[in-house]
Amino acid sequence: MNKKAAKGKDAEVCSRSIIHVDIVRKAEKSLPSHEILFDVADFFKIFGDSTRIKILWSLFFSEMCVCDMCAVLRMEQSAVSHQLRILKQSRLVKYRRDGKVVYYSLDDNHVKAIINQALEHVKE
Amino acid sequence: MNKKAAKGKDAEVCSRSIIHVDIVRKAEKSLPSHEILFDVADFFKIFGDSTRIKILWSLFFSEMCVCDMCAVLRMEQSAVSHQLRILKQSRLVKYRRDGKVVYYSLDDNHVKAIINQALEHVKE
DNA sequence: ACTATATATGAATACATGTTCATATGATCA
DNA sequence: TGATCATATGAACATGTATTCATATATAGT
Repeated sequence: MNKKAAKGKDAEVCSRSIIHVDIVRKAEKSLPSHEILFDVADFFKIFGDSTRIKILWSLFFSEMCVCDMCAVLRMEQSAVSHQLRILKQSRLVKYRRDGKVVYYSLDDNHVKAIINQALEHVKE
Repeated sequence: MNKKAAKGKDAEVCSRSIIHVDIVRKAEKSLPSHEILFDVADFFKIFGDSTRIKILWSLFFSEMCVCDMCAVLRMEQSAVSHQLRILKQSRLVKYRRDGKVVYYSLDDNHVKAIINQALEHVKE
C-alpha cells in the first residue's frame, strides 16, 4: 500500500504518484502566477547577455552616445543599437537626442545593485 | 577638421570616430574582464527561464523530490530532470539520494534574495 | 538640394536552448 | 533474478536570440 492510497489522496502526475502531497500543495499555493513568473524570467533574460551587461556597466558612470559604446565594446554600431533597443523596451535605459547624437543613460536605480550582486556570486 | 584629428587621438571604431575619448577610456578601464562579464551573464541566464524560477521557488520551503516537482510544475519528469541538472551544475541546488528517490534542495543562500529583488521590480 | 554623419531597423544567418521521446541507470522488493 | 519505480540522459526537434548586412531615417552643414 503506497502513501497516496494510505492517505486517500490519489494523484497521477507525469504518470507517477505524488510522493509528498502536503509539500506539493504548499509549494503550489505559494507559487506566484504564471504571468509574474514569466515576467521575472524575462527580467533576468535581459541581464543574461554579456553585451547588455557591458552596456549597462558602462552607463554606471555617465551617459554615453552609441558611438562611444561601439568603441568601448569594440562592436558594430548595428549590434549595439539592437541591444539598446532591448534595454530601452525593458525600461532599463533612457535616451535623449542632441542633434545627430543620441545619448543613453540608466533609467533604473536597481540595475547597479543587481549586477553587483551577481558579480559577488560569480567571484566566489 | 574633426575632433579626433584635433586632439591627435585617432581612433576608428565601427567605421566612426570616438566622440568622447575621456568617457570611453574611463568606461573601458572600469569594465571587468570578459570572462567575469561572461560569467555574470551566464549566472543571470540560469534565472532567465520560468521553469527554473519555479523550481527554485518551490525549494524555498523544503527539499523536494523530482516527482513532487513534476506535480507542482505540471511538467514531464524528463524536462524537470534536465532543468535540475542545469541548476545542479550551477551550484544553485544540491541533492541527496534516499533509496530510489532523489531530494533536491537549495545550495545557495542568495537565490531567494535575488529572485525577490526581480519580483519587486516586475511588480511595479 | 546635396552630402556627410549618427543612429535605427528589417531580413538573413548562425547558434543557443527548452522540451519531448526513447532509453539507460540505479535502487527496492518479491 | 526479474519486475517495478524514480530519476537521468542522449538525440531530435522546435523555438528563441545575437550578430551581420543592407538600408532607412534623422539631423547638421555647405
